Amino acid sequence: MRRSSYFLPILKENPTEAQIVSHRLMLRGGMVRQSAAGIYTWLPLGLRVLRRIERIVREEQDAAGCQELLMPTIQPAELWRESGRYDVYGKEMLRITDRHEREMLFGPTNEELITDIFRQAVKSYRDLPKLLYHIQWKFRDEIRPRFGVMRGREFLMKDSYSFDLDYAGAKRAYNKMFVAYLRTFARMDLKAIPMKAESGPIGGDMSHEFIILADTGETEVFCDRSLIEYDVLRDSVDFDGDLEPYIKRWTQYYAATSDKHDPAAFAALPVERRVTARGIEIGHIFYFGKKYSEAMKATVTGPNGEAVAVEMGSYGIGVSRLVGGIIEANHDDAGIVWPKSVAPFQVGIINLKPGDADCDAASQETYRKLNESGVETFLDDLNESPGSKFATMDLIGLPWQIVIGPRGLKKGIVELKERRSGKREELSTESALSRVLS
RNA sequence: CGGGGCGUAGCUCAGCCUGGUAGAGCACUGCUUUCGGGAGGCAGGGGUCGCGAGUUCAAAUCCCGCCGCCCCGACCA
Repeated sequence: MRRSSYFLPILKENPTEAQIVSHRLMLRGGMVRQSAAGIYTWLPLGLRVLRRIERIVREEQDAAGCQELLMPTIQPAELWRESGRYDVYGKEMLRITDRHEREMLFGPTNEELITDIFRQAVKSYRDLPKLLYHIQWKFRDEIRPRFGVMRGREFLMKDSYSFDLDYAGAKRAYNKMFVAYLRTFARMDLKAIPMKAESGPIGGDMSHEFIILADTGETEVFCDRSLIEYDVLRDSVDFDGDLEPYIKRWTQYYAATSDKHDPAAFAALPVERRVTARGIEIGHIFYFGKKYSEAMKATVTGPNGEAVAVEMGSYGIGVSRLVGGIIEANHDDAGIVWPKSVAPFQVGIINLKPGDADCDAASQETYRKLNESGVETFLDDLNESPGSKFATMDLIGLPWQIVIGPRGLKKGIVELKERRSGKREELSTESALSRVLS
């Protein structure tokens, strides 16, 4: 992509409304624009990141045996009356009346809808288990949206729902999602720590929030340092095999958000292993048993011919929130530092002197070769001052920068800069390309 | 929803207290000199001062109402 034709409205100064770093950088870097409180337009650069995150989430859900479908954003109120949540949900739910005076709502979540789909179609225990997900926009009319896309009213979320005949089955589904989440976040270079979370009226230990540590996090968290020292889960996983070892490994140490914090248990840890920090919740997995299946009569015929309400769980990942969360965890004074797996482009080429025949030719050639090798490349071909172009490239945080200028070309070299380390090397174009491609 | 703050050019803000007919920097347009870490010169364009109603000869400025946005709290992926 050439910058001269790309819709990338960079802001040089910090908008006053943005208080936290990810929000500021997303506005300044031309990723999003606010439309109303907590509601954002995703501009081309931001959308690229959102899509890349979405793709990782999708691949890992698929790998865990979860099947994608797509439910609507607008739901009939009727279903929510069935589950009893229509009145319970309160003002956070955006209610809409259509032209026929039918009560509708913009979905804040999809348990009712998926349960309805499920009960219409699945009648026998032989058809279980089922694990379904979708990635869809949700709306929760938060009293006070803040932190940009991290706490918007409209947000993109992946939510999965499991249906099983019994608790053992539900536990297997829970474990699959637990491990899938470890892998998903690892691919984004995030150190996500599963922490005990509120499990509601069902009780038990089948609720975890996946938290990344960041000073700007909304919640106070407490955990054993061992969890931070762990490597993230990069192994390939057999989701049909025994997942308990993974669960044990990641739940053996103390980790809780302030809601579930047990000061006594925490105090029992050696002082040097106690970590108190701020965290951002990026995922939540939750077993809730028969809460919806009983209320909405989602039953299957069991082995003995009896009607059995199915065991359910739901599993969310805040996809749009992750964009902000990843920035919170990956930035410096100059701007964003994207992990390669979610970067909007892998390489940014800076043509320091557009109009100069040598610079143009070298930039074009490098750009062409990278694109032909399947590397998504951004070429800054604007006729701005060099300093401004360096600053912009640092701001948008592409993993690699290739700086092509007349001074270097005279010596047959370009400059390759790794955004994260800031390390700059002068290399031939060929070596720069092979470094980036390796 | 309680408490606090802000709304003046695309962005950051000054002007408001003490009313006199709108400014700066950056951005933008043209020309030009520059050209390796947010360049310089010259010349331009751009604002019913959030909206409405008042007071006044006169309102960005004072009064009242409304709307929007931000921050703290309670609530939340």
